[in-house]
Amino acid sequence: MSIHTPRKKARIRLDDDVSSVKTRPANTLQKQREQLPIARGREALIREIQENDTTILLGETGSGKTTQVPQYILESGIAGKGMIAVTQPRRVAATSLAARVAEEKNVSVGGLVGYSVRFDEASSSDTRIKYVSDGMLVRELLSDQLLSKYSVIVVDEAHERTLRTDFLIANLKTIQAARNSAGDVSRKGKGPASALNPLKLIIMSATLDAEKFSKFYNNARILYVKGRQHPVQIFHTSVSQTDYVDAALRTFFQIHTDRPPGDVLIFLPGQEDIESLDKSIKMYARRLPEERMTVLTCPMYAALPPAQQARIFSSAPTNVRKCILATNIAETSITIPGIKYVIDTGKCKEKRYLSKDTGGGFDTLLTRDITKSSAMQRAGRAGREGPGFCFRLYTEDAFNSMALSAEPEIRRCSLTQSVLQLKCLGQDFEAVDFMDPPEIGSVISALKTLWLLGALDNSKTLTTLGRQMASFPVEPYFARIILASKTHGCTSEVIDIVSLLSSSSALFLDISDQRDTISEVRVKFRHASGDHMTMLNALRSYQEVAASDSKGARKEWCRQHFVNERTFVEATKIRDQLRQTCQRVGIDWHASTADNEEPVLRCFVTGLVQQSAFLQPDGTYKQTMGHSVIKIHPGSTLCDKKVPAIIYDELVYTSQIYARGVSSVPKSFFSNVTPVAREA
DNA sequence: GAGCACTGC
Repeated sequence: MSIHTPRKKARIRLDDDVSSVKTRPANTLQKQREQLPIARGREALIREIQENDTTILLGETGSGKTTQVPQYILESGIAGKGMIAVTQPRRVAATSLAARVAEEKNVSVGGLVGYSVRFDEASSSDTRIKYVSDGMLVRELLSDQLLSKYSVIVVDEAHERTLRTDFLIANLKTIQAARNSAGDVSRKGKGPASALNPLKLIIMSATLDAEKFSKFYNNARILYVKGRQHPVQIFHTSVSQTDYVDAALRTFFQIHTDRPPGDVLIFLPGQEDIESLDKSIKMYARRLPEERMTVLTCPMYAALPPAQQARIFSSAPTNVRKCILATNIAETSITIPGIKYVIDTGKCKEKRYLSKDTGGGFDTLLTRDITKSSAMQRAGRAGREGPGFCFRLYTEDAFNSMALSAEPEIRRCSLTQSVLQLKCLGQDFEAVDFMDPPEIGSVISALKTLWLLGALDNSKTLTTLGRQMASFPVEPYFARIILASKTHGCTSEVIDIVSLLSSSSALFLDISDQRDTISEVRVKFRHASGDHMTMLNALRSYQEVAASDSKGARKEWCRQHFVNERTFVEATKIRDQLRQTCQRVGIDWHASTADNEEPVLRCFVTGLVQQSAFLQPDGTYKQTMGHSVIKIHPGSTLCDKKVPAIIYDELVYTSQIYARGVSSVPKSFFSNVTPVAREA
């Protein structure tokens, strides 16, 4: 069985079968461009885009759609004098695509071809093609409601259905209607209607769900372009497996003993399974006969320190078979070269907000079955460089009963920030025409949070505070904490902590077999009040080292203290951004209360008023707003401590409901925060 | 007694 693609849904095919494309060593970039599957459909594609406002383009991996379509649009003059934006869900994709296309055009990045992502931008007045992260385009939308400098917007990877992509897809439909009907109706308050330039949209997606995008955009045309992918032979198990880690172990050694050389990629749901399988493989590999190929295992997940992540890219010596144990990170975010065999457990972890009316009020992070599109994507990872094999640890029936694709984020994430952003655009979330509407309970809970934070008044109208909150590139509750620091005179400390908390990776590394050493060395940062001030202490120590020592010494200090330097680096960039935003909204970010934690914690209570719990007589903690009994996460400095009241950064249900990022605060801090908090 | 993956002027 080979990977199948739902070809029948496509109305127009843009190329011939990939097998007729000869792969020969290309001596120029132009040759390579011409050999891409999409190149054969260039003229048809240009014609379709010219004739239609919106085009849906289905392109498989390797079709070249993301690099070529923007160039075709530019070369054919479709964009007129305007710019072409291409959105990406990931920052690295945006920057590396811009580099690739600039190279093809023989220009330097930031000229004709540029990019714009958070912390990093390369564009100029010459820029015509701009690769942007989807979050960045959402930010641009907040300051230019018609996105008028773009005449073509390409939404790439639309099938991933990130919250920001869905947000854009909904808004772009309205923007397009407004701009493209400009000749007929004059729009109030926006100047002469004829001044609006029309907007063309291209929605690009992998091969599933195209019909849905088409329906949303008034039955827009669907074009299809085949990918360039080597065949992957897929095997299913004959019976379902109860222990997928054990099944993966046995499958790996079957491959290792029976099949020719080639690296193996195993998809597992999380760090815990990866560590356990890593141990087992190493143990059994030692028992192999001497003359066999040896095994090199490489764990791969986002929380792994960068140095260990880098190991997956170095090629193994001959007679060594590399085995990569990865989470979903290897499904979309990184491409690992040299993979010939994929073992797919069929499992992943998914974060999902469990609303109050279903007994929740917190996030869950649980292992679940993957979707069909995920399974196909995983299998495809074996066919990047040559024919490959995919061993699915589930039956064909199980595959057939999988959901087609993941539920969009809008249906399972907190909507607080998006609701606030839409309020800033003068729109109500419940009134927006989304491709998949959110659950009403989720919208109500976001509105309630915004009201508690003071961003909305009793009539759900945006307040001045709310508008200020939206200007900070952090979660609304963090923004509220920063704004509270103006009153308490500790903006400097608060911004430092919030920067660390909003970094993408955790500051304190957790290496399970070194936990004793780690807690010993970490004692020196420990602050009695809990995790927030402890992080600040660690930051202060790092800053001392960074100020006086070399880069090497800094790295060594981080290694010795088991802290993630990448987090400090990212936090510093976020801090600078937050300082700039403070300046704009009239807050002096220099304000400091030195070592006094009381004002700092008061600010945190203001923003984390919903994220608090009181100690019960039986020694457990119970939410102040909500009815769940929660536990302090074992990684917290306050674990096993009994204090009257705590605030926490997040609540996640895994094996239990754990509060992470916890500080102890006096109960008295909760009075005067909000009317609701007083009741609690 | 222990965290899937992303993003933000």
